[in-house]
Amino acid sequence: MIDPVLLRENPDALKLSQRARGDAESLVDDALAADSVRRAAITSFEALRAEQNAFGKRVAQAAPDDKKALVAEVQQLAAQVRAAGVAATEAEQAFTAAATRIANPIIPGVPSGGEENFVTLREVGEVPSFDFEPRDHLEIGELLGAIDMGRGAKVSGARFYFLRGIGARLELALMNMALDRALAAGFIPLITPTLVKPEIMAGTGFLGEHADEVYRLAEDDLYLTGTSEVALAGYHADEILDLTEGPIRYAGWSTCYRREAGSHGKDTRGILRVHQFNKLEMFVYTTPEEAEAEHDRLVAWQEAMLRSLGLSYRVIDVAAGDLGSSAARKFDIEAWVPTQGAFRELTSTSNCTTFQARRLDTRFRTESGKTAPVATLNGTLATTRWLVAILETHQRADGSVTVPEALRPYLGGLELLVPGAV
RNA sequence: GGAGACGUCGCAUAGUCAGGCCUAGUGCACCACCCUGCUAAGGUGGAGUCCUCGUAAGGGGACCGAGAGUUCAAAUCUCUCCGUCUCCGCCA
Repeated sequence: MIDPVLLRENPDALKLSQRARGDAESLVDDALAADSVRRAAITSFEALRAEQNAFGKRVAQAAPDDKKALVAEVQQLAAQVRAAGVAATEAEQAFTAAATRIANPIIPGVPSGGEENFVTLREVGEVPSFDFEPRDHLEIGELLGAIDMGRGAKVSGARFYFLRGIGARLELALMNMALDRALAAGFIPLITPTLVKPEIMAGTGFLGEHADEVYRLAEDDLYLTGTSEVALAGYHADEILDLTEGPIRYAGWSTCYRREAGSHGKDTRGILRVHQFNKLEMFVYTTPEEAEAEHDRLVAWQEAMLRSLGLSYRVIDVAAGDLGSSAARKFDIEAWVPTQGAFRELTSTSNCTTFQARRLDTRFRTESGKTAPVATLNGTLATTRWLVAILETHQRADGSVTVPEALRPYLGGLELLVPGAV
């Protein structure tokens, strides 16, 4: 939800953002109109209600003989109050509907345009080269007995898989390494529910343009989350947080579920694009003033992970049109996948400023003692998908894979993954 | 799954049976000031959230788990839902 004060006082700023995103500027004018209708409706309801309240006191104090006449007199007023109340509620809903259609205003500097208009901020690490024909992650995974797509399909269908043996261990090692780093940085670990209520799903913005990406359990009116961000954002819904000690940082560990509707035929091989995976997600509640600096910190933690794993990557500033409605800025880190000859997204970190918090009603107390919406940020610290880049980058001619040093402590010191081993 | 009890301003509670004197009382905690040289001291006052009118001072409205209803009037009556607790049943 956008800031209604910003809407009223600086609608042009919102229009500028809408243009950069490729969204309709007219939505801003619609919301402005709905806002003035809403406020007029509230004012007239309140005036009538005040009148009725005053009358009610007279009725209460009146002599029994006079009550009948007085009650008869207010009946018409009561009907007016009722009608005005309905009108106010409707105007309120109309405004919310109009305001909800406007996306979070982008942060100045975010590139305009669509998906292809991203800006590369930096490329880090040397793109790996091989003196043999590199195998793709699935081929390696099968040689190692680590990834089993066939049985995944047998049990659950396309885009499902088993991680077996060293594959299962590798994922746990990666998650634990990420968790240790998060702990060192002061994050509170949180294992989150993966089924959430509709209002939480809606509050985090995933029922908007991504609605068809989400699994829904109609029988129970619950949604399977595609990221623990949903539960982490909902965690402090309707609360007033104490941010005087600094940002509140959570590391959420959960399985993630995605329908991948509309991506048929895309990335069908291996575990690059799957219906279910695990993820360690960073989620931060902080003040609006601190949000941009925190965003940079989240990227720094992500980059440190990727560097430790010996991956080659680039950091991109995602273009406005590709942001999603809640994010005011998003940095993606894409790792080099040798057999694709391309950078593929491994992490994503969004600064949602106060947009998400306003919908979920999460606030903090400012120095003046007033309450104000917090800023929320989120970013990936590790996911199953990273195995793709790790396996491919560190493979050797014989099909074995060198374990990055930083990961070895989490695999009992194992240095090399060898085909045929269990 | 069945039966019952409960959900009140940060915490703890009163108020609900008999709707209007509840702009929700009290205790603790909190903030300011006063008093007092000390370890659960006393006094006075203040204090919630959201919306709205107003340049401001200052008004008005809403909120007693959520929603709907009855009524001139709902914390209080009715219904639905959610949550918590107790007992029974079932259970990987």
